[in-house]
Amino acid sequence: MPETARSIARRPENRYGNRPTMKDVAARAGVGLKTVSRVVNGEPGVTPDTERRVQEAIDALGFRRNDSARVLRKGRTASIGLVLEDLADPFYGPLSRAVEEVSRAHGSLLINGSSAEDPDREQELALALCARRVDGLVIIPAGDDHRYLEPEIRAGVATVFVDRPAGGIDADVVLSDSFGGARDGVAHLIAHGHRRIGFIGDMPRIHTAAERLRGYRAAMEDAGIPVEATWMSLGVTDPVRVRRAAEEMLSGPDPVTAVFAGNNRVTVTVVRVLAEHARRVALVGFDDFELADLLQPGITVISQDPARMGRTAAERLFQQLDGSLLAPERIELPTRLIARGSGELPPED
Amino acid sequence: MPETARSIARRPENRYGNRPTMKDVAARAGVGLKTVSRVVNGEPGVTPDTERRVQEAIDALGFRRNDSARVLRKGRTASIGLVLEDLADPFYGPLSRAVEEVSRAHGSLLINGSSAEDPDREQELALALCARRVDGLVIIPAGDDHRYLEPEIRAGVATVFVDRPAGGIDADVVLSDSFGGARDGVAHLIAHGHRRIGFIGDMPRIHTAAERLRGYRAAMEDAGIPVEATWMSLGVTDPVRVRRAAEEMLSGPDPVTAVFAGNNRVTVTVVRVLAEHARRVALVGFDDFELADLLQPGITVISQDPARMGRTAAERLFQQLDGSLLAPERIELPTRLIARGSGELPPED
DNA sequence: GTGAAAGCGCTAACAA
DNA sequence: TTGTTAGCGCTTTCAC
Repeated sequence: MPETARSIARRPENRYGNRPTMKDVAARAGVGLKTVSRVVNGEPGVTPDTERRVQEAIDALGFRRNDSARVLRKGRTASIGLVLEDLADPFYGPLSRAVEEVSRAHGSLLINGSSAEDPDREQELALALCARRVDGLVIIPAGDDHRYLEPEIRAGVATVFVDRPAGGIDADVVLSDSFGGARDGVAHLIAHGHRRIGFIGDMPRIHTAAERLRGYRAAMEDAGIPVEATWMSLGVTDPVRVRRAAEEMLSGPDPVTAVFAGNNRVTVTVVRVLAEHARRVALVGFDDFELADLLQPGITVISQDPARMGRTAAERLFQQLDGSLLAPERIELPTRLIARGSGELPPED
Repeated sequence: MPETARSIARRPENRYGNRPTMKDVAARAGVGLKTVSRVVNGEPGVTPDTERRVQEAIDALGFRRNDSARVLRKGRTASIGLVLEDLADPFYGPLSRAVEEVSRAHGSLLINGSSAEDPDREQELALALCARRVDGLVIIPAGDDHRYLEPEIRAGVATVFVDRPAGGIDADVVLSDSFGGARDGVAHLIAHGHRRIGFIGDMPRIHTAAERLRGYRAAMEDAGIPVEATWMSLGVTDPVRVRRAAEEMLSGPDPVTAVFAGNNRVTVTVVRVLAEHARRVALVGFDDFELADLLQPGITVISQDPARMGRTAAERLFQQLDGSLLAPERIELPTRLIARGSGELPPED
């Protein structure tokens, strides 16, 4: 079919910027299309002289291979997706960075997005990434039903969950020992003489929140301490909500003498509330955070290793892509109690 | 062995992602290819009955549109790239998140990567994103020569720089008033009686570091204070280097009585050093950080607004893509001094 | 060593 | 309302 001015003008690339293609390079270098492809991809079977001519044409035209087209042909996109809760949360910075480093080491790009703790948005994002044909997906789940991913996994999308397990499907998951960590933290408070201990955590539908609450209950039960309903508060980690929860526990007829904070967002807000408070209240927080050691007192935490979680998950993902993995596995990373002062304060009534 | 989505994916015929296409859906539904396309894209001109049949075939086959192919045809990828220094740095969390939100509002996905402050890696990453045909690029530059982007920009890739200007090309840039902020911060220390003031900053080739140093010098000059060479230390923000720099300034025959820290990485390390130090030393840091108000004393900072920077840059990017922008512009956002105690300490010899 | 032709999965243009 | 055809820019195959 003859090229008309109209057909040329209608071409999409002429609306958004006209880039040279291999065909253009080939025409300019006076060689065939495939020869250009060989040069661009460093394939053998091109004489140095031809190669030089092609390279000159590439430079002159400012050609850059269109990886979208390449992907379409090759099947693999050399990119993976990361769905997390909030890029701005300091917990996810090191985690993303670790995923990125592993991805880079495998020649992949990382596409990522935040679910904002909204299950619908998580699904929308994950499926958009699948439509882009990412090779794999690392997901920090917001929702608890991931059956929507079943066709994708069946179609070959490698998938690893981090921090919280998948719901409704059998998939790899890398998580911290939330139950054990919380139990240890609360036991630590009990060992320092506390009996009236509060727990402030994230929404109960979030796995880590539920597990940490379970750890709290277990520690209390182990010590034979009956738990009052008013000592537990689960909900969004929004400062306003957490502040109110903390203030309620600290006031009233039978106030708590210690608080266990379910994650770093909660801890930070509780630290603020306690700073305004006359009575000294002990505090242990799940997850470490910068400067925790420099506060007065230093904040005792159950530390987890987000970078290691990210690295482990990403490595597992690429193992899946290598085809070297069989059954989905649950990998639980240990936590560590770091005593800094706030968790060792005695009860004060 | 039970059949799981994973085991199905591992079957030879599925190894390379054997996914159903529109053609498969069309065959199953007994309609033409274009009709499937219409249904998938919600285009009009399909009877409810046909639509239902197509939808059934889609669900039965687990079809998901291949956006790579779509992109190839349409020209726009509906994705933008973000090249930053380190995803794990708390300064970039809110910035990335803001870029992501704007991107999402425009129906785009965000692909991002860290340059690790390495100019070669920045270039490699930016060009890889161009090869993926991202529609636009938000770059926090590590290098100071961006002429490598010239062919890309000419080819229509929208580009906005953040935090530091581009080198060698004329491009939009969104930055904080580093010079003015640093000058204000140092003037604040001078106003509180300090004369021997140290400056610890990032590598001098980084624009913000150079500007902040310039602000420091300007404030000192305005006050008629000659600056000693030993009061200034520029280099990597690695804690070891910063710690040594701080310790040197604080010891010696003529130690500084105040320190201006060039960014949040530096500030945090200086806070640690000062905490171990007997003598009270005043401190002002560029860039705010979480819990700065809860330290003893609270840390006085020059605060900038990373989320606003990200938002501004991303909005500008999409304006470029709308074709509604003319000349590249330099947008400088104001900084704000937040006094919290550390910057108001009097000199102590 | 080199290149022509087919086709990856989709959308645009046009025909029926 | 629906279907057919021709590409998007690249890689694969196979012939020269």
